[in-house]
Amino acid sequence: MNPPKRATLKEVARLAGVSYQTVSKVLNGQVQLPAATEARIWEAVQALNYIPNHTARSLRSRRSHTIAYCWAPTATGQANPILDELLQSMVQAAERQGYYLLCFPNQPDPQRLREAYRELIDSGRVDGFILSSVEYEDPRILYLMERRFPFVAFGRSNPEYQFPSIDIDGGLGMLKVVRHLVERGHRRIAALTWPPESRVGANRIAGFLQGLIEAGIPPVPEWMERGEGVPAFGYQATLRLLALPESMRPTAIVAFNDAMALGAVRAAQQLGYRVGSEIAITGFDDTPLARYTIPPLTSVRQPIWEVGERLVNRLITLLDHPDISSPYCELIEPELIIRASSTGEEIPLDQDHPYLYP
Amino acid sequence: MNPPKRATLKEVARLAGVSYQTVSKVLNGQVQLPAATEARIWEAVQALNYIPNHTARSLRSRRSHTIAYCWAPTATGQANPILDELLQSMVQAAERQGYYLLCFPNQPDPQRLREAYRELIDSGRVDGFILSSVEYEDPRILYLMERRFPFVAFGRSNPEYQFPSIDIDGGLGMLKVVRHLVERGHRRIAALTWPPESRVGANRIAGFLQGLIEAGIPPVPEWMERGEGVPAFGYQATLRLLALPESMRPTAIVAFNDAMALGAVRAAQQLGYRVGSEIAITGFDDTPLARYTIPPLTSVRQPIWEVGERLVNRLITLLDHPDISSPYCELIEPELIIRASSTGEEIPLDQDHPYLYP
DNA sequence: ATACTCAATGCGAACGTTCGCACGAACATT
DNA sequence: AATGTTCGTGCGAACGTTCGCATTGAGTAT
Repeated sequence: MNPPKRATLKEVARLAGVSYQTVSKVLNGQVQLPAATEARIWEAVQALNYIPNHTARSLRSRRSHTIAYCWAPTATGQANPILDELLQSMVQAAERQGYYLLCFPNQPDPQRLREAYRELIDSGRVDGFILSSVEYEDPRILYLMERRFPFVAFGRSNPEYQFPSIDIDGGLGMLKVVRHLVERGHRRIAALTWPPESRVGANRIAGFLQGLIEAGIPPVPEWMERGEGVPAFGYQATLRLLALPESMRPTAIVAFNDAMALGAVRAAQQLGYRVGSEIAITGFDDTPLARYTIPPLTSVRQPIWEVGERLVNRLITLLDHPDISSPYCELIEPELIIRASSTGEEIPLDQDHPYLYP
Repeated sequence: MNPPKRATLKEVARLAGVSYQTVSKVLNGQVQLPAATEARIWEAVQALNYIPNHTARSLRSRRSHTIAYCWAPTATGQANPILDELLQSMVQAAERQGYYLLCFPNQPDPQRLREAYRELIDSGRVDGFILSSVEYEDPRILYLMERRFPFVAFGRSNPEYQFPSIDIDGGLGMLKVVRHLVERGHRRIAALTWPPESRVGANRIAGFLQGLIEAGIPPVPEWMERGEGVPAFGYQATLRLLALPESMRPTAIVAFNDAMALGAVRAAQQLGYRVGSEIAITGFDDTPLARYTIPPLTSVRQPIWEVGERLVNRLITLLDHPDISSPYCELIEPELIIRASSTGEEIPLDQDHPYLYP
């Protein structure tokens, strides 16, 4: 159709010989009409190629069918391995229910951040929010709770805050890693982790310690290296760990993400270790590249696709039933992907753990 | 404010003692009022914390101030190094001009794809589109041109299509790579590239060949390996290349992305080559991890941040001036990042090429 | 027959803006 | 003094829906 004129309800109604309000009701399934009438209406809709005007619809119904999402940008020079998958799964899940995702920019300044959220809410542009990279004392959570505006978070925050969230059980992931290493005979296990402010880090550390305790291994403070989650830190920390006197030297290094693990691998190799057999190194995230590194990296895969779907579905449920409150955290179990960096046993590339999601 | 009641134009107007239409005009800068009146209006706006209702605004003005964007999902198991940066830069650039980005799901089926675009357009939800991963005969381009609906593409398509686009000059990137290798004395240069259908591949191949011609090196068909852009292909192809008889064996391998380059590095190392000194291997994309691989990878960095900003700004210009047609392709020059994989000369990590963008 | 329900449709009024024009007053121009 | 011109403001209408009730006519129980 070249003419930019779009059909409206009224034109459909005229063609079908009913009032336009009736057409509206039929399209929204709010009324049951005799088959003949309804058929006429649908024919008219087809004939005119009618598509409801979304703006008018949301003006009147006060529902924008739009979900706001914003994520912290990855520090330059770092890859965000889960962003694409999370975004795709959310966008798809949303579309299946007639929603779209609206992206807005991250705002480091707390003052402006509030303003950004306020504007999005009060302009009526969105029905709810999805938050990611949630931390302690998260101002976004406080603001949305104060405004009683619907949202679902990816990640937990302070335990005393009550809000709907989905999270990956990072502690369980670490526990699986430690169990795996213990099973292979390791007793001196070091960790490359984040500073204690990090909420994600705290959960993972808890799981890590639980794993040690299960195995009756007392934690050693010298074996907890804390820093930024980049290869350079993993590299430096590993040089330090492997410079300890022989009796105090760890035989396994558990990195809290793949980037640190890669740095650790580099350091160990540089010092002449055969990674996998002489020292075990593990990561976390199962970055797509993890299977291709040398040696391939044992890591923990997060079911991101599922997280995205659940976030969206939970939010939409919340929007449809504002009365039902469900301020609990759904935990999802991650998967341990064992490769040569912790075992020394190489698996052929084409037999590496396949990805299950589309 | 606990009561979900938001202030409207009328309430602001009552407080300021003018008609609500006047307030509207002031807010939109469509009229110049005496300072006193205008001040009263702004005070009222402040006092009531007024934020215009976006839906009502776009219903009347027929402008949604929303840009639709959709991207091809990364094949599972592959990282999309540029997604985060592109998205962030577009979202930020859009917000600066009062626009937001609406994400919608990729649709492989061409029938449904048309339908998805049609619905987005005819429901009045968006003002324009940004396309990425553009290919030859791209159905999205054809449809949007047919509908005369505003869009800007990241990437070129058939030369006979006339539409506004931004692209990175991949050919120039390859040319820089080849010049660099030739300068270092290489004459036998192989390429790991995509199948000929790939539009991006074609541009890069052109640059690659131009580089050879410049140096007076005749292209050798056996040195062009075509396959999927994953490490596994780079690995296999490199095994083949290095199994050629000595006189026919390349001394440099130019991979058309970093993933293939990593596979190539692995293969070469496995065959006992010292990558960098005995064989040069280069990538393309400058994946964040490229500086951390062993050896660090020479690659071509794409100015993605700039691309995102230009895409958005160009589209908004188009929306504001529908009369001015500008169906040309803006080319942006990529940057060659030289590291040890092509020179054998390691640079310290902290002196590696910094990222310039926020 | 009368009142009573129910299904099928219609109608007027919002929703909160922007648009286009009109109006009155002040001021400059003939 | 009559006539334009500009400025500041107001007014009614429209944008395309959904909402809530009102209305009609047919069927059913009293």
